[in-house]
Amino acid sequence: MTGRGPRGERGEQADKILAAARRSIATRGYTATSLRSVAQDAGVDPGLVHYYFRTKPGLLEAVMEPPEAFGAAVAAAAEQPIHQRGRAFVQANLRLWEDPAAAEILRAIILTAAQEPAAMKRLRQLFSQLVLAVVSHSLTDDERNLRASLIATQIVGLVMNRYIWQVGDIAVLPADAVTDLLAPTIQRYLADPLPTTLGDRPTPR
Amino acid sequence: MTGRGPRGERGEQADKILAAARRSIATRGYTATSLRSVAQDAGVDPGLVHYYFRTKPGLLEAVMEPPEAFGAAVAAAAEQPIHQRGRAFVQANLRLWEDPAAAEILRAIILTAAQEPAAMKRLRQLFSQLVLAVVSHSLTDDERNLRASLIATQIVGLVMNRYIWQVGDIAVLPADAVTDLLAPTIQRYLADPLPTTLGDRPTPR
DNA sequence: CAGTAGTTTCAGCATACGCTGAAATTAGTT
DNA sequence: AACTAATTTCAGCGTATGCTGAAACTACTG
Repeated sequence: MTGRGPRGERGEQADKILAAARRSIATRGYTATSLRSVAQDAGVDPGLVHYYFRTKPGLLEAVMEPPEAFGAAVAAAAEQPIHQRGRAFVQANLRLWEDPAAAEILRAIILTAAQEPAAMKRLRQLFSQLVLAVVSHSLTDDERNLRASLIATQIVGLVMNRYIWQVGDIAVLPADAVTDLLAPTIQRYLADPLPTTLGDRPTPR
Repeated sequence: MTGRGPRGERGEQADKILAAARRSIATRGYTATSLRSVAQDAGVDPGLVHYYFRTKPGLLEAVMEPPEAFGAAVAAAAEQPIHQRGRAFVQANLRLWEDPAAAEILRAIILTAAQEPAAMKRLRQLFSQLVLAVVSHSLTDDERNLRASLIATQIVGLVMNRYIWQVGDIAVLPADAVTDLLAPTIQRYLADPLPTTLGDRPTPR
């Protein structure tokens, strides 16, 4: 139809490519996503993908780039007074995942993490940014990492079952019910005394 | 070196292929695993892969096939009296994942679940077999699925962080410490009263 | 020892992949 | 209107993929 040369405003094609790539990686996975299919989904010439993102890992990097102030609401939960912080944290995470755009990025990262070091790096970074924050205020230093890890454990399990695999009752319950069910656990991991069975300090790496 | 025709005892080559495929899928992932590379790792002609497993999905199916009495220890935990069943369940799951052979199969399934329906099916089946069992004894019917889902949530989170991603303190703590930390949560999900905030019955699908 | 079923090897087809280089086209500047 | 920089298209390279068909070989049966 139209010939060569630029069209639309600057970065418009790049955005279409990025959106198509995110959708594909978040559903089919990174290795199963071909640049040709991405270009086709975006309605764009395959060469453009290389023009804007150089290589396939370059595309992945862009796909995983969180938008500005990503998860600010989750970080805000960390400011709550400690006795209601657990519940606030669960709520914030649910809201984050209920947003399709954010969920797509997170899904892409999670699906790719086990196979691509770059994705694993992003995942670790998000953990530090989101989970460690909730625990960093008003907690002693030696327990901080352990409590963060415990919280991550419960949140990740929720995410996998509800949003990634969509398995079990937890996947179909309304968000409020999920909050009521999981908030107590998070709160315990956050502030309740930990078992002292195996050495008082949690043997960090 | 050697010519064509059979060698070794029957099924020996098939086993080598299966082992190589399992290792590759459990680390690189299903789509990133090529039949040629599997054959090379197994020290075998690529054609043999098709001879024994027909297609690539066929190979995957075989890779995900759990050995006989897989997770029998986990199912046995379901027989424990209810007040110590939560702890027994955590212990059994840790032991299962501490076994390299079992862990490889489970890892292959988990890494593939989000992308291949066949893997998702296996995952659901393992859930029914392992998680639902622990909850099926001495519990009323309407709470059963919800409690199973909650337990799965916590166990999956543990598995992802400790065995798949190896992230956080939970990944480096000795198994006994992990048991002490998570058993109370599982026990609560198993037998403690659930919050009644949003309708008494958990709105099944 | 002939015959047969099962196993292994090999050559190759059709397709897809990531990526490159250069030409064609556009929009904006002077 | 000439020039320039950025964008889009196109043709194609080298390689890899899943899979097929048939030949070569082994071990066993009669």
